[in-house]
Amino acid sequence: MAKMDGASDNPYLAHMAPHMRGASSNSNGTGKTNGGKSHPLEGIIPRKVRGEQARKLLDGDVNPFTNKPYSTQFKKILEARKKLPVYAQMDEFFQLFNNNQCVVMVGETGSGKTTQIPQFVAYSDLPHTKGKLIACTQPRRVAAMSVAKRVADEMDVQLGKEVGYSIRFEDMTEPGTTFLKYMTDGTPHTFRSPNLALMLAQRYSTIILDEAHERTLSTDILMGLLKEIAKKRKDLKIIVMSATLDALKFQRYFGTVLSDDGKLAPLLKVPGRTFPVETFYTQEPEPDYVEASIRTVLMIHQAEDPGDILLFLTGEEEIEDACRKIKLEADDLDPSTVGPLLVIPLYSSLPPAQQQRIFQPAPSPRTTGGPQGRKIVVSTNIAETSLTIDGIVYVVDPGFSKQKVYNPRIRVESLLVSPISKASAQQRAGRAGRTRPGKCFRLYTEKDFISQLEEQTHPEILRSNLANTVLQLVKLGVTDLVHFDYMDAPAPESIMRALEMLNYLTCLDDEGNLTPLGGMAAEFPLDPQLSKMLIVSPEFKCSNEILTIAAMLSVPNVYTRPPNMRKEADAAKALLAVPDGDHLSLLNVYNNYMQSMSLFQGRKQRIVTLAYSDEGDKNWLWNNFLNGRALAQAQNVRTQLQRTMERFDLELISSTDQRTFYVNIRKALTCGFFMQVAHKEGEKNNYLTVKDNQVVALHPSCGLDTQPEWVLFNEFVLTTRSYIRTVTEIRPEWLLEFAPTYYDVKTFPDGETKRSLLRILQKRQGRAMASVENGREKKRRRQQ
DNA sequence: GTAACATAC
Repeated sequence: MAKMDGASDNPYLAHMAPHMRGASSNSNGTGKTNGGKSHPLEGIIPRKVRGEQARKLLDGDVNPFTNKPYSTQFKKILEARKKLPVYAQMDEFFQLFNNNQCVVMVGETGSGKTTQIPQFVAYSDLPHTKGKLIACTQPRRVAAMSVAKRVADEMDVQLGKEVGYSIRFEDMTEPGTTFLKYMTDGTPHTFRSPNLALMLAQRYSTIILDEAHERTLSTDILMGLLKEIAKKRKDLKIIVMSATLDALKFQRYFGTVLSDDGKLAPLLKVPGRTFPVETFYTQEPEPDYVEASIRTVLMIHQAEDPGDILLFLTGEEEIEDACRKIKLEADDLDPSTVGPLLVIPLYSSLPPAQQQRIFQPAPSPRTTGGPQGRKIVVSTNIAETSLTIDGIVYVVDPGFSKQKVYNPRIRVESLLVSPISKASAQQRAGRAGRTRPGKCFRLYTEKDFISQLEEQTHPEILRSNLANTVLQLVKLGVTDLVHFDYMDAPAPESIMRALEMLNYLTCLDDEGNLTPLGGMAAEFPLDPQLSKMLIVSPEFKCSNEILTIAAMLSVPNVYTRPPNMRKEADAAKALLAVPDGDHLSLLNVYNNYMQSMSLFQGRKQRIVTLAYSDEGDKNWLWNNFLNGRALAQAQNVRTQLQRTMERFDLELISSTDQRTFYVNIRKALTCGFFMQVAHKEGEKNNYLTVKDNQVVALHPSCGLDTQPEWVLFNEFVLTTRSYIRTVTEIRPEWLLEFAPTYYDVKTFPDGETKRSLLRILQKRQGRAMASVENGREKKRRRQQ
């Protein structure tokens, strides 16, 4: 609190009228504090003139945040900022912001809302907040980081001081100094505490939710929580920012914060700054959208003016395949009339260096004065929101994307190629008009666009397994999950399934209350099954190993399988495999990776001239067909999980007994994954999942050398058929021992699974009888 | 006998 100790330390007060400084010293405990309700300055600078104050501060000569004169750079950037559409509406913004607790704001691409609105709030709040923060949430890490950097520059302060960001693994803020914080919308994890409402109101003056139209699971939950808190804490301001015209839904939702009479939250609408895009539709529906895409792209290349093309497809394989075909077809074109073509794939699993290729310029003409070259980017949805490619003039939109769907009946999440929404189609088209007027070719009919496409993509909360979300909410004290104020309520069955699972895992008791174990599980950034196995792992003397396995299951696939080297890759994988289970193989891979790292570190010190990456020994990784980025990530996640374990005093321990080493790990796995178990039925690769009775097969990537009768699995994948992936053999006795409620045989339908369980029970009883007999026998002998 | 749309803690 040193900052507040004297008027001269307060950067704002130093430039303020003397009577205001007087008020400040009052606030330091020497005088009255305005009835003890709000900050004393609240009464001195009324909300309604804070806009004027902000403008004065911006146009002044001294930076009120650092007390230093503004740099020339600041003035230069300020001139550019003043040209942003949002800047012209500053007064309107303050008008709404000062008079309302919640404001909805719609600003399309190029409006400047993400950088400017939080600054408007900062300049207006500065004298009032007394250590309180302004938070601005983003759905993506890169956005949180880059916007924070930009805003720090604009405000003439150092990133990580007055303006900072907070994302997983990286907190670039300075407590006590930072007052504007950009964060990922999963990071409000830091908001989460049993007395969330209190904490939020104490630490934050304003919360700004950006990109709310994307309706990510965490944005939706955060909106529900904020709404609840805002009803109780009138001093907390909320701004919801969206890029679509779907503002009415947000206005209605937040309108009820103030009253229940159907009032709408006020709306600030800021135009975007984009160029017009002309849209074309096909006359007839296209039977094969990939083929049609390729045809369209080549047509554009031959017939349209220079300008790069962006084609949206659904996944890695489809994209690589299309790229190959486009290149082949382009080779057949007449080089004297058609320019060279640069075809670049784009999807998230590409290494960053390869992703950077999208920024390469289009190729130059083959001969001076010859036909111009063109760049074409073939991308997943990643180019719809996350990555912006300048210079795109043509967009080809077949109208599909892969979307997550959740079936609560069989508790399975899967990816399905589905038609996109109108909003998504609009967003895609907009990508053609960022630098100049563009064209968008939709590979479906206008009639289908109007009548078949949904207005908005279904929010993620309706398409997800909610086990983790429900656990988080219960931890926050939300008791009635069905009637929680969701913007779109998930199916009651999804919530029931989540509650049921948490109860079986003993994260919740039979009344739905959080258990001590559940309280701990909620603190891990993991699904509850994984948290549970981590928490119980010390009992099986294998917490070090389970930590590794949990981390490995939380990162992308570490195995690589280049199309032309499949055999070699499979052989390499087999060398590091453990026959009892894929989970154990993952542990083995990680341990070998760590060993190679330490050898490598030693070597690196001697050979300093070679360029090495942080991911480790490129040679070792390549020879073993492993993904260094994924492994490095696993190491990072493992450290984070270990810290959480230590916070709860969960012992970090490994067994030294070779005979029970793997058995204990498998037992701990069973404690978390007993609901993801399959029983072999018949001779072939034919399994039936327990209770849900889904017919599945071991995935071909499975490293088991046999087909055991009982297995647990990490994932259910639905492709050409239903597979279970990442599989480990278990003993049915463990199921009966560690999950007796779930494996209550009475609840099982007749079938092989039940008969097998019954056999175990009989054997067990027999053994119990025998051991009783045995005990009596021993006793007799001792007595003799 | 085979796949990872994106994002996040």
